[in-house]
Amino acid sequence: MADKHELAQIFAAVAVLLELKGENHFKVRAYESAAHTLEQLKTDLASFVADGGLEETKGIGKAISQKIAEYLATGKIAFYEELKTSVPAVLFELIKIPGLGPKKAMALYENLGIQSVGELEYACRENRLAGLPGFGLKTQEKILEGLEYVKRFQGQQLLSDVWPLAEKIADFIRSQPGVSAAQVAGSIRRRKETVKDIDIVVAADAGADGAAFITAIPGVERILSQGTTKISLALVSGVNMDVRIVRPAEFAAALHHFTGSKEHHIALRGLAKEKGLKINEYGLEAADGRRIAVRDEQEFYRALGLDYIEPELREGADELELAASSALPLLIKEQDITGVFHVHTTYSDGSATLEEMAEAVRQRGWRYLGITDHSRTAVYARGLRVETVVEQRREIDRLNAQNQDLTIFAGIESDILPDGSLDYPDEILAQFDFVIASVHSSFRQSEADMTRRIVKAMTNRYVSILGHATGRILLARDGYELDMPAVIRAAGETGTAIEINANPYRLDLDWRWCRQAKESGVLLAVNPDAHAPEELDYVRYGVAVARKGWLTAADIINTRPAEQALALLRRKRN
DNA sequence: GCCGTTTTCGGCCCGACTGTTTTCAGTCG
Repeated sequence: MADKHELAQIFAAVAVLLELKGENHFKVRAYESAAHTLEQLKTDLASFVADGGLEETKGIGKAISQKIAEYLATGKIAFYEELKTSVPAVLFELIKIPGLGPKKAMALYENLGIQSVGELEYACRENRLAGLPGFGLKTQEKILEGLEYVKRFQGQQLLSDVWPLAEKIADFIRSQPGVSAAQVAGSIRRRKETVKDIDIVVAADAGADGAAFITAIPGVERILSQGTTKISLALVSGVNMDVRIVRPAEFAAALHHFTGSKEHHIALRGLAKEKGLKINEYGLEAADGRRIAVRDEQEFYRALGLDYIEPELREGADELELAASSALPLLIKEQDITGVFHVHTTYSDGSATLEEMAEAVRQRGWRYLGITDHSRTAVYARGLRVETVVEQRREIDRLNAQNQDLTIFAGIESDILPDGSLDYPDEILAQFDFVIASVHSSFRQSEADMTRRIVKAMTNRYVSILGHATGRILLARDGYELDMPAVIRAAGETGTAIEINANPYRLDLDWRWCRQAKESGVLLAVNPDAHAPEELDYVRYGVAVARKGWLTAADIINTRPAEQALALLRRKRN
């Protein structure tokens, strides 16, 4: 299937292969950048090419254009197929191990004949690496540690597992003598859904003893490396952390530098160079070497002729162009959320009663709550029979009569059955204030069937919101096969909202699709999918996804007053 | 491999740290 994501993966693989072969670094980068460009494409590959997109796109020249054409015509790229056979597959595995790059991986393969990750571990334990040219005992130990790390966590952590921890550590560092600022940077600050490690940037006076406060950080297992400005630590929780220490005057530039992304920096430094400036982690430099002081990131961007770019947007898409023309969106904030939909109770598989969940919502300052227990087909989750639906409705009415400051809406999370029909007949669905429709079974349908199934569900006039669109579980399970552009189009045409499921294991819709949804006229809802009171706080992660997806408060249904939000969820019924 | 209103050749973002070395390559972000 001619697909831009598959082609992007091929180009990314070509980049790795070329790197393994020791090719020119800039050639490697050309393929990396082509992969990145394709990944960000808003249209499908064929129409992009047909509309002359190749000629207009920076970074795609003659050679890569030809390979794209070849891929569209044949579904393959001969150059890649050939390259693959010339590089042993095991090298792909080896370079995923921290501390092992292409050069050392190749050396291990050539000198020790390592054929698998398991063999590498064995070779380390047999002490066979130390003694190879360029290798020593330390390197061997580091590789063993890297192997452990990959085995335990596949090198990735959920944002929700590290973000709160990172903030706590930053708070601790801020309380230390001589420290004037400390902030979480890196992919946590950019709110990537999974992250590899924790980055913290610290501003300390010249006299401050960095080593003292670093070793005092709670939860440090050991120090991995330590220089005067950069310290790498392993935490007891299993995640690694980099701490960078700079002088207060350098803090803003350093914070920017260590927030990334790599792609954003490459683009930004190219722009700086055009303006005769140089960027490094300590600040901005004019051509004559004069340092340009910046007090904060706002000033940093201003010095480059740009509006401030929020960390979530720094992924190397088109954020620089839009910042240059003051066309960046004003991103949604947590405080914009006025109420929540998609909440479970003890009526189905929740752990708290309807009343307890209502109280928890009120405590968070929200004004409305949409209850959506599971529908009857979801027997594993004690889905509601029709009689129970009526009973729950009575309790909701009673609570609403008692409370002035909170409105409860009676909804349902209805299963989308394999043929795309819903779990209750229309006359039952019509009795709910709103309906979330989700797939919970038959995940293995073909892409075409699954797409048809979901699109058909959205044509039902009672379906307000599509729940967790892809069904993925981060670090555990890929989503089902789905033609997401077709689903987004159908959502726009039918007036169905799409959920940003804020459960940190899901974060589904993925932020990468949010912009396209918005541009197709789709409204989104940040839904906690809470099964317990504390899970209402998942909203924080959902807002992070929305921000990362370039969304404003206006794009999100549950930033509105209760009546308006409900009206939007019921607009298909008119 | 890509790019260019100084360029069709010679650049391409930039620096810290480690380990194995006696001046630097490899890795990482």
